[in-house]
Amino acid sequence: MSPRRDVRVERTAQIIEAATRLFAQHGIDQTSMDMLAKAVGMSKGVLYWYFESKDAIILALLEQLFNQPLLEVQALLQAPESTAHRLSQLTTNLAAALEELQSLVPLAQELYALSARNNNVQSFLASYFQRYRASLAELIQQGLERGEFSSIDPEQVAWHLAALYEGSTVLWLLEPMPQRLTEQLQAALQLLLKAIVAR
Amino acid sequence: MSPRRDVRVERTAQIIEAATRLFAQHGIDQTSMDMLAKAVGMSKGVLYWYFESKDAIILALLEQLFNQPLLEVQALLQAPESTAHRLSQLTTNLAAALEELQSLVPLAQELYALSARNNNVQSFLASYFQRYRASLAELIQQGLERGEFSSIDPEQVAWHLAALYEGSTVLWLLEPMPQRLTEQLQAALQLLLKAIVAR
Amino acid sequence: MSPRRDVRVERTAQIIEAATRLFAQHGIDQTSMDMLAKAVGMSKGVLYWYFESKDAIILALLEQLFNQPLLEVQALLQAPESTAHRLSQLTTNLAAALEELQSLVPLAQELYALSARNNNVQSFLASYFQRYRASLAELIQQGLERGEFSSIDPEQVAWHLAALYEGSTVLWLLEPMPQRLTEQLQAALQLLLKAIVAR
Amino acid sequence: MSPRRDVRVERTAQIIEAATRLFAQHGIDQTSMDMLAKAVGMSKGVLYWYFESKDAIILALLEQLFNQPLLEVQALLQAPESTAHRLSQLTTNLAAALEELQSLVPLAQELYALSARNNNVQSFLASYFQRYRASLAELIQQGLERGEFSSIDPEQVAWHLAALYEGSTVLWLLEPMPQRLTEQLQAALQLLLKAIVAR
DNA sequence: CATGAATGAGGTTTCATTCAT
DNA sequence: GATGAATGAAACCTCATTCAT
Repeated sequence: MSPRRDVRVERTAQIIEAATRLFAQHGIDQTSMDMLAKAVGMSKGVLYWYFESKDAIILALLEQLFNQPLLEVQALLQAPESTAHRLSQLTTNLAAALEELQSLVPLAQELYALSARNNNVQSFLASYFQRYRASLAELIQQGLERGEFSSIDPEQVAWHLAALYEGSTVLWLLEPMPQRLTEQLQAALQLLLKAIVAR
Repeated sequence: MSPRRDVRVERTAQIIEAATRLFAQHGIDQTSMDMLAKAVGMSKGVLYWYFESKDAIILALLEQLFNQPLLEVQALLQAPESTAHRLSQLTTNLAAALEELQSLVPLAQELYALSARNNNVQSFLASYFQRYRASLAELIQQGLERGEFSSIDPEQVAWHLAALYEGSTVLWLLEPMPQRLTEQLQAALQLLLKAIVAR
Repeated sequence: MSPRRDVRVERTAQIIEAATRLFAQHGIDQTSMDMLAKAVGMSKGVLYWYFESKDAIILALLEQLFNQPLLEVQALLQAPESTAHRLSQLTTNLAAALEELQSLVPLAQELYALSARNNNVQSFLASYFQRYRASLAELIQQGLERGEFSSIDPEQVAWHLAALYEGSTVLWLLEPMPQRLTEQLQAALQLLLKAIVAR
Repeated sequence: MSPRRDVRVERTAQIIEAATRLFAQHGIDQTSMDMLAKAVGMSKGVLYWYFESKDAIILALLEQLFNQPLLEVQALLQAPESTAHRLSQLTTNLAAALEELQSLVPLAQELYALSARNNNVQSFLASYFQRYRASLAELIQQGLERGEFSSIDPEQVAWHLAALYEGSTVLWLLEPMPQRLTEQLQAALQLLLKAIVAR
């Protein structure tokens, strides 16, 4: 209601945005609050006005970072195209996102590693992956119901897809193959479809 | 027989072993050289007698850690069983290893993240994955030559498998599903085999 | 008037002052940042708030330390007395300064030694000595123009004087001769003057 | 008598030689016993077999380093040439030595600085300079007795010369003027001679 | 005589966080 | 609301010296 609230929202966003950039570039531990303050053009004290701690910033960033892919799958659930086509679209989108946001991949890996020691991170990510797989399963389920796919376990295939996507991110991080990612991922998807489409 | 046993090999192993344990438990950055020294039961200086820096320890650990899975695939190349069977065996072994060495998974993730900022780590891991995929491709190629598989690109399938394996460790790290990992992975493999076996 | 006095200038001065004292007493390398912090009565972190590194402190100290003698010669350039008299005054001042600031002599020597390995120190000192000799040369030149001195090369005599001054600090450091320094230096100057005054 | 003695002498010399080189290049404090051991191709323990401590090495080096110039002046005392000529020779030799042993200059400065905190170094250097000045004074005295110089205090002139020499070393360290040192020093000497030669 | 493994105090520097202004 | 000065623990690493072999 008060204009103050706008300032808060804006500032918070600025901080998260800068943190994402710096964490991705230098690593979380190697990014100091000083660096972050300088990057957002505010004083160090301000960071603590908007966030309780560095951990709180990490958590906020986490939520923002992992929101997008989830929304994307969920949007596809409403799309009219065939399931196979929608899965293909999802794959293309993933490849495009990886290529565009290359620098975020190590940040994601770091957050995965962090999850082993930080309960907040752990439960956020666990919940994220559950929802992601659930949405994928729903998509597969649609394919089953429409007769596109035959006798398979949607949850199992969803797990398979999710693993494939996560794994390809790792491979991509360690062996960036310019332009070949889409190709590779699409080939993988086709193989999977070949196994599940109703004959 | 020699009056002074070669203490070098022994100490190096002790240090790597302790480092692996501590890094996995607390994270690499959160494990100080002091902690490590205490864990090995020696003075801090000794770490620097055997390793040039913390980085050198990380690197040595890296090599040891990633040696095992590589050897395993390469061993399977010589095994007499059918290719499908050998792939299944590989999958079972992976699941078993993940369950046994749970605590090493976050360490691996952290190393992946580190690769973005540490050239030594990056090139080691890049080389590792290349060799791993190459061995997998060779295995698939054997399947093709023996007529077990039909018209597929071995390198592509190898990439698919590698991605699947990497992705499943991530999913496993974030959602440990007691006892269900083998099941899930085997199901995924069967799906893949269904798509590639010669009819 | 302003509610928060500019503490920056004050702190910087305190730190330099303490550093000068401790470096002179214990040597630069033997003075730890801990000792320095304790001497300034602040935490160690504060040193790094005001200076980037120990090197930066050394450099700031260097500038302050060598500023004084330079100003002194330059002031003499404006003085009305005869050149011989002004050189005598300079000599007396030098002797007095040496006796008063005895403890700074080893610090100066250490900085000279440091110049061989530290480019910042090297270029500062090189520039200092150039300016010092140039000012001395200007003074001699005045003597020439006023007919006090006869056919000599001002730059050469300036170099001679500078060497004499530097050398006498070394001799003084190693054989402190209470009260005899002024005498000795004046005698040396008179010898020099005897050689250059117009007959 | 025993051949062992030769080994000792040889080893000691090797160590001092390497220490001189390393101390000159990296500074005394920045040269570790490890570096020294590596440079002489011996184990670290050997250094402690031949020298009690790092300080003892510094002291032995000091004696060797400052022996040469002293011998040189003393040799000149016996030479048949005119005193003026012999002083000129001394000056030329100094310039040549400085140019040849450039790297030893910072080491000398560091030892001067060290003298303020190390009594052994202090008394060695004090004694050295006393003997050096005494020899110079004897040379001047010869000039007086032979009627070359007129009514001057030999000790005072010796101090003047010693200061000039030391000072020129400092100026040379900070502003290396290729090829011009001899010139500059000879000019300075001529000025001095002009003031003291009997007319 | 000689080695090289071991010690452990101490070096410089970083950094999340607090708080007076 | 906002600043930036201040803290102090802890990080990695070095090094003179000792001593069992």
